[in-house]
Amino acid sequence: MTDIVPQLLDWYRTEQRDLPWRRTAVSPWQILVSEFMLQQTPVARVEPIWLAWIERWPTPSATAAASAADVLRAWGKLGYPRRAKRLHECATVIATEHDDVVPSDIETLLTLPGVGTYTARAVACFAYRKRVPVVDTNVRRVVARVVHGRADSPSSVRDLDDVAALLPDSADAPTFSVALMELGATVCTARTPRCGLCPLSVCAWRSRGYPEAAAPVRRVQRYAGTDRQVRGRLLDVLRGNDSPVPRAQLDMAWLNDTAQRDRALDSLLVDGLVEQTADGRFALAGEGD
DNA sequence: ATCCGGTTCC
DNA sequence: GGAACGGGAT
Repeated sequence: MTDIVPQLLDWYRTEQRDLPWRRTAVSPWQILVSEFMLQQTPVARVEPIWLAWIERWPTPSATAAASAADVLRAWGKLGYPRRAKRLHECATVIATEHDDVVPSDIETLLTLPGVGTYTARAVACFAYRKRVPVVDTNVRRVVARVVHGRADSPSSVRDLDDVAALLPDSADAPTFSVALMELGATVCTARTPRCGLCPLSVCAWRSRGYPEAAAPVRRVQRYAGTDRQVRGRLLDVLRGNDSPVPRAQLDMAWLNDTAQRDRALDSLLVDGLVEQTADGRFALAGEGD
């Protein structure tokens, strides 16, 4: 089983994707930005936005100096715009409380807005080369298959221990972690794994004949027709206007269900993504800053 | 346990 | 049409 390390490292050396945030000379802050954008979002959609973003706002203080509205516009249709707001807040905290330097220890990283278990470990590992386990959805699936012989596994803290047990006791640990993610992203995929391309000589899932997932019961999260789609439509209107828009203009973005539209707008106000002016019009939060 | 975007691919 | 995508906050 210890052969996993050289097999995976050799494979990664030749098969890794050339992703811009993996190149040298990318700062910890820029890596942090990539991790925010990559939360629940495919690489292909993040890449162009990340490139433009770090050129425009290369540091935490530069990001903090921008208005929340401009940050939301630059985020565009990447999705989950609360991430953009948290990234802006995160930049402010780092600029004002950490001397414009991204913290390197997990405990401090976890105190930052929008930084959870995965992102804190990813920054410590990929930006600061620390030997800490990093578990995302890809790693969880790879470990479930290779180590436990199951098609997938529910999120659990045990995954961290599983990965910690696999990590090489050397400077290669961060590379091993990114290689594990890469394998899950490109070979050991969720729907149609390409096991013929797998570099690992031993896999418990393969040994057991690729058993199906036990109980898929997981509730499907749809999108069409949900409040999330309505929020997206409303934000899209505000992103396209530099000055506040009247309520009637927002109303046109969703005519099917007025109650749902009101609920969506209210939730955007609660989330601090949208603000109402004194005269009753609406704008992206921080439009005037 | 649910909510939170938007797109692509099977 | 559904599932998947380098999660986080409540």
